[in-house]
Amino acid sequence: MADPETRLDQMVKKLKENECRITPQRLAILKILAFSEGHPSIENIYEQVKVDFPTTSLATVYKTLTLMKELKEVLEIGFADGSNRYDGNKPYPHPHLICINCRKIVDPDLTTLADMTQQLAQDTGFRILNHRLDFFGICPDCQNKK
Amino acid sequence: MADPETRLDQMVKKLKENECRITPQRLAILKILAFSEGHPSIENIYEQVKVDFPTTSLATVYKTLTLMKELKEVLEIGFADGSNRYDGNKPYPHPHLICINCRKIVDPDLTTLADMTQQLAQDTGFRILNHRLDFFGICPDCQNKK
DNA sequence: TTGGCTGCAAATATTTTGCACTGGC
DNA sequence: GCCAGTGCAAAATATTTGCAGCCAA
Repeated sequence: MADPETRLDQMVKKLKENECRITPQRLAILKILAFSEGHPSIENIYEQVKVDFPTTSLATVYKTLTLMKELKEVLEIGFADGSNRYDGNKPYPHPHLICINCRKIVDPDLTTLADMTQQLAQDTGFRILNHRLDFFGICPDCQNKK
Repeated sequence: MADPETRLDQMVKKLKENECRITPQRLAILKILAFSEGHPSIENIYEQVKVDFPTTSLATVYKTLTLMKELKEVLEIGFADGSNRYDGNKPYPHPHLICINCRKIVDPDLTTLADMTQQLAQDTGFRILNHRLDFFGICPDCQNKK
């Protein structure tokens, strides 16, 4: 993973390039995204922003994430049950390993995925633009806690 | 894919085994699931059921799908935007190839995925129980229609 | 200065639930 | 005949939107 400060600068730069304003709320949200190790939820981000800016509304968090998503600086890991998570560190498609017990999300290395994608495109004639790969299971920590 | 009639029998049998009633509405929904080539949406199923049973409510469709999901006879392909799809033919995790233009969903063969999963479990210590793999792109038909 | 951004509230969309009635077994 | 299942409507949930006021550029 890149240095969080560097990552933050990248995101701010992207905003400026697109003539978007750097408001205190936005900066706070970007900081949370850049510095968070895990993959925070909307509520999670909302709670964190309110520490520094107590009047911040949930709508602003939604709007900012939608914006960063459009600028391809945040990856949305959407779940049908509404428990979406956000990744500001690696804003491009990559596999996730998700613990169904503690909800931790890890980014594993899977070098064979690129080959698999190319092979699939060749076999089916699809032009593949994006993908989503999630593995669900129990992490080592939760296995031991039994 | 198995014969639709056989698949329907399997699903009915599973209901009986679990002491669930075979109502006309349920049977109609199961038929749609067993015979549909694609991966129908809730609304799609709802519209189809109403042809034979016009008074059927959307809630019943939801309840039936939830039940079949619990009995592991239907796979729910959940999307965060609420456009869920259902697969009654292959009710176990498998990759999907999704056209973002016409929303068609195809089931490709990816034999290497099983190896990948096992390798991942070995590398990370996770006990992997489930997975979800979607590729998004443009299908050959939609590429030609331009 | 000014128009994009915020924050509140209301609107929207989707799925779930309560409950009286119905009908499969 | 019993009680799971149905259908309606209301509730619960999650996200989006309208708009008046504010502030970053």
